[in-house]
Amino acid sequence: MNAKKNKYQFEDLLAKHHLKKTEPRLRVLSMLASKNFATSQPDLEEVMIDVDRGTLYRILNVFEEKGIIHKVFDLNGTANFALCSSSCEENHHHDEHLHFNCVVCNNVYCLNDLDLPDLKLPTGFQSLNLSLSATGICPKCGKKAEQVAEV
Amino acid sequence: MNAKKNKYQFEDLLAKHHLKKTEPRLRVLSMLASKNFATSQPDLEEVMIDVDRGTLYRILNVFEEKGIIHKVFDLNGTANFALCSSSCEENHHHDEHLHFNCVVCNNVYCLNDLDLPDLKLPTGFQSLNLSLSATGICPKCGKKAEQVAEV
DNA sequence: AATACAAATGCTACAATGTTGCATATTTAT
DNA sequence: ATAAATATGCAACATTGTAGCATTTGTATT
Repeated sequence: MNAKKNKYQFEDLLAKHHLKKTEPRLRVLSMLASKNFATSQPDLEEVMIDVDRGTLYRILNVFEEKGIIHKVFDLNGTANFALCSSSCEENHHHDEHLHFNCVVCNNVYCLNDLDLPDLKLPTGFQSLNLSLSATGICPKCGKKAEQVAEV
Repeated sequence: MNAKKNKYQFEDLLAKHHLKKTEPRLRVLSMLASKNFATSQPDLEEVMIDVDRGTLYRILNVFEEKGIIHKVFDLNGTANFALCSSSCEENHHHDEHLHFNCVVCNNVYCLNDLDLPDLKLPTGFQSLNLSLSATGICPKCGKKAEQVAEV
């Protein structure tokens, strides 16, 4: 699990991509690793109030360029970020998994290991990347709804 | 084809949804109908310079609520809008088609009539809507690239 | 361990998009 | 023709995205 990645693994990850080991970067990595859904920059800002917004912005950008994280938009069009599986390479992500957008809490969950269909696109369309996204209700919000209904 | 929808059809569409027939609304509808890709508000603003930004914003919002158009985010996270197929109902869209995002021109094409796979989501996730999105190169940009290569 | 260079941060400022309140104007039902 | 309901235009502000530049920090090298 991502949550198991420890400090040393994050340091290695940075080194591997020739990125300097800095506190803000390590914190971003551990934040992202600690959640099972993608995180927006505003969410990160709330926790890392001592880190500049522009810095955060650039950290997320390099991480994405290097293939360390990937970006996905939530239902509000805000960018959310999640750690990539280790198979992602620079400039060539392999994020062909399902993104599940919860309409209640607005979280975006990355559900991996999915068989994507072999699609036939209309003539002329060259596909580089496919991804499935679903909207619905996540387990957490589904539970809450049940509890309310019981009362 | 959507492009064939004429003025009267748009007026009917507004009436059907109890929306007043106004010039800005009719223009938005005809703009959206005239393209085979989704259109962002900024794009609309360029053409409809005499219409207020806030008005445009609200028009797009009611249209979406009423199920007349649907919203899809492009690779920059900007909202783009396209006419819905007639099967869309208020608060329950049926946009289970492929959205193709061109990495060159950034246009989003709605490619309908696609067989979506029967997905098994992890326990607890309740899906309301599924959509596939692909990134790649659209026919228009593919052509351009060839021409450049020839020279 | 000290230094020197490259890279990252913090600050600032601005651009683009999203959003709302309110007065005025327009549409539509009567 | 008029009134009520609704839409528009204007203005202002919130949020997110983005860039330049001076200063600080990390790291390779001596």
